[in-house]
Order: sequence, then C-alpha cells, then structure tokens
Amino acid sequence: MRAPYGLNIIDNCLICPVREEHLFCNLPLSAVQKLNEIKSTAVYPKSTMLFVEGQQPRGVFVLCAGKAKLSTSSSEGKTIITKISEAGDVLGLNATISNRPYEVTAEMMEPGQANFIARDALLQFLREYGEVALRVAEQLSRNYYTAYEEIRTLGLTSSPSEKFAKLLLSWSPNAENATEPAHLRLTLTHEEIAEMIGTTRETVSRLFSDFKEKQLLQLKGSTLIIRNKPALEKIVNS
Amino acid sequence: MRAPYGLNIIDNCLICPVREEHLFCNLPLSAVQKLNEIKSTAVYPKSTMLFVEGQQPRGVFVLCAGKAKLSTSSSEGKTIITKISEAGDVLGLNATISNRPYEVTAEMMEPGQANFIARDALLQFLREYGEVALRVAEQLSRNYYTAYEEIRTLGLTSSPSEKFAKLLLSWSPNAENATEPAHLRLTLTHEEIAEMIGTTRETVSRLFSDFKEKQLLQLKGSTLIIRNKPALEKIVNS
DNA sequence: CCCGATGTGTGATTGGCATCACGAACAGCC
DNA sequence: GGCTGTTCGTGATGCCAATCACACATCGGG
Repeated sequence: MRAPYGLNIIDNCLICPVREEHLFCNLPLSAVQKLNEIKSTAVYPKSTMLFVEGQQPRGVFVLCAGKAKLSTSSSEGKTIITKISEAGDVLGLNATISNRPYEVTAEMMEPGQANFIARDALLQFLREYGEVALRVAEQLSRNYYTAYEEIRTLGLTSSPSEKFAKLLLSWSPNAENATEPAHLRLTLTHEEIAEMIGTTRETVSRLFSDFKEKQLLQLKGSTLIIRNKPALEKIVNS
Repeated sequence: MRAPYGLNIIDNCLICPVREEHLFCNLPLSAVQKLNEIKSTAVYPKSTMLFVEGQQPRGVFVLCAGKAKLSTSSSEGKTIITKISEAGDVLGLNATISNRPYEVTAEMMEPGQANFIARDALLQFLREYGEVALRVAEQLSRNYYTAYEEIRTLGLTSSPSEKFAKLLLSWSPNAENATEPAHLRLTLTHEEIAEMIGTTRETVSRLFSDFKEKQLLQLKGSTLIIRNKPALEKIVNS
C-alpha cells in the first residue's frame, strides 16, 4: 500500500512495526483488535497541526510514522518546543482524559502518519479495558515527570551553553561503554534548537562554532558527532 | 485539644473545617471514615521537610493547617519554588501513585499540621473506592496543567518585571467587580519571591521599589495593596 | 538551471540583570 | 535593653546574551 509523500501506510495495528515498545502498542491481542476498530488513520504532510494549544480536545493521536514537535507559545509569538515526538508516542492524552484544552500545539516536522482516536471512543475503550486505563495513568505520571524535567532545565539552568550541552547529552545514546564518539542525524534547524533551549537562533549558531572549536562536537553534513561527552557533562554540572 | 505552636489539632477528618473544597475532603461519608482510620496526624514546626526531592515516596501528606513550599534545586544550590501549598492540598501524590522519587521538596513555612497516608494504605484505599481513584486522576491532570503553567512562565516570560507582575496578579483575587484595590497579607521574604520567579533577592527588592514608585502597589507593614491591576496586566502581555 | 525561500555564520552594539558590597532596619531572645 | 542573626535597600561594576544587520550557503520547485 502506497501513500503520498513516499510513505507506506500502516493500516492495521496488529502488524504495526513499532508495536512492541509503546503505550497502546504492547497490549493484549483483544485490546489491540478493539483499538484497531475504533481508530482512524491518516497521512499528514509536513507542517500539519494535529492540534493547537487552547483547542478543546477532540481525542488522541498515536504517531505511526514521522516526527512531531510539541510547543507552546506566548501571545507575542515567542515559542518553546517542549518535546519532539516519534513513532509510537501518544499525543494529546492529558487534555483528552481530563477534557481540558490541549496544553501544547502538535505539528508534524516531516510527512507522517497518525491514528486518531476520538475522545468518546477512547473513554469507552478505557472503561472496557481496565488494565489499559492503568497504563494510561502511568503514562500521565511519566508526562508529569517530563514536565518537571523541563521546569528544572528552564528554571535552574542559567546559561545557554549549559542548556545546549544538556540537550546534546539527551540526544547522545547513554551507553557507558562508549569507546567511540556517538554519531547521530541532526534534523532540527538552529531556530528549532533555539526554541528548545530558550535562546535565539544566533546564539545557537555561535554555540555550534564554539563547541566545534573546543572539540566537543563535529559536523559532517547533517551528521552530528559528539566527541567529548565527559566535557559536556562537566559543563552541565558546572 | 491544644498542641505546640499554639495550634488546635484537628484529629478527626469528619469534623475538619476545610473539609468541603478539596480532594480527599469532599468525599462520601464512608470514604472519609476509612480515610480517617488509615491516616496518622502530626504537628510540625516551621522548616520541617515533609519530604525531599529524590527520596523514594513513602506516602502522601494532606496539609491540615499551615503553609508549605514546594521546591526543586540544582546541585549548585540554586532553588526554584514551584508552589505554595495551603490547607487541604495533597502533597506527594504523583510520586506516591507512580512510585517514583518525589520530584520536589516540601518544607513547612510555618508551624502546621498534616495527615500522612502511607503508600500501601493509600493504594488499598483507592482500589476499594474507585470513585476516589478517579478524583486522583483528575488531580494528577490538574497538577500537570499547573506544571505547564510554570513552564510557560519560565520559558516564555523573559523579564523579571513581567514575572513579578504575573505573580502579583496570581495573588490578587480575580473579582471583576473590584472597585477598591486588593489587600493581602505578604508572608514571603524577598528571597522566596526571587526563588518563585527565578531571579535574585536584590532584583525583587528593586522591583518592589520600582512598582511602588509607579503606583502599582503599596506596602503597609506586611500588608500588600495592589493598586493598579490593569497596569499589571499590561506588563504581563507586553 | 535559475531564482526565491529558507537556513546559517559572524560582526557590532547595548542594556538588563547578576554579582559584590555595604549599612540600615527589624525580630527574636536571654 | 542590648545582643545576634535574618531581612531589606541601594550603589557600583561588569558581563553575557539579545538585537540588528548583512552576506553567504543550501534547497527545492517550476
């Protein structure tokens, strides 16, 4: 099955390639079957807003393919990105469960696919499958911890370089036995990175130059190589 | 019944004066009775740490009298206060439910009383009273929204004066028909206010001077009078 | 292939706030 | 009442990051 944007549509949760790891994915067979019935799937182009901060919640989106950024903005247009979501993540859960407005905006960063589950159907489903409701509570609590992580970063980390180092570390695979530097694909613009650490595009640009000069990282095209993790950790706990 | 620190001990939830408004307070009679059995109450002096960030959760505290501040700190000693809790508030709920370390430190700001409910007893209680479990889920989601409010303040509000104005407004009763300026008792030190808005003691001092000069507020002893709410709102949405 | 849109590098300038450094006011306590 | 410790007001100083400005690279579509 072939979709626009060169994506393969995944229209059956039972054979979804990301099934194992995530909430709503790794469930008893009967639950997944039920889920498969009540969801509707769609393919979205880049820059689609799945939902916007302040909207009444219509339901949740389960990201099947592509990345999405979650952000919140002030009235004057300043924006912070609070999370980059990937395949398997459930978006809009908290708002949908509590029936309050979405607290963030979810925007596709690249073409992708997502399943939509309407609020009513979800609540009905959760009533039917109590164990899944528990999983949802756990997920909500996980979200809460992530939010507190963000509060700590924003409130306790003063300098942009510290936050930048923190971000780089959060990207770097945390294997202890890392003999060789971590390679990873950099898909964000400087502007987006700036919105993640609460600074300006120019500062991010300068941070890259600076860190390159100090041999902390290296750039080959869009591949980012983290050369000196210990030094980054030192910057974070400075 | 008379306790140290000049407090009246409230040892029976059924006749608690704050019963009406809060989670765990406004419940069916049988549930409150059960709650009354599984809780233990204690009186704490000023500066008591009910629990500390990073500790394994032992259970929740229901504040009966006195105020407590919730805060999180960096390793270098910088601290932010995320909330001032008052009578009726439940502290440590998220950590206790999810069995992750307390994400904040809770410290009494004045002598007070709190009921403690151990984790096991609480979980058992929630299993028994499903409706209360639902209330808990709602509370968790409320906490999440509060956390996001904090993220917005920290991440999108740039200047200290803006954050200070925001704080003043959050203290001011939001009655629309306010013909006369709001009076309220100021119990926090400048240092604590600084920790709430992420700045220094000196800056808070200067902000008070500045706002006094601009006729936005007035101080009479420890009574704070907010003189020009519209102007404050203007500063916030600048 | 060209051309507009989007993203990136870097200099110059400036202002706001942290920091340091006092002394004054105030509170609690023997 | 006088002592000690906390809290508060305010000046002087310096620095770091926001802002403005502009040239260059890169990408994608017609």
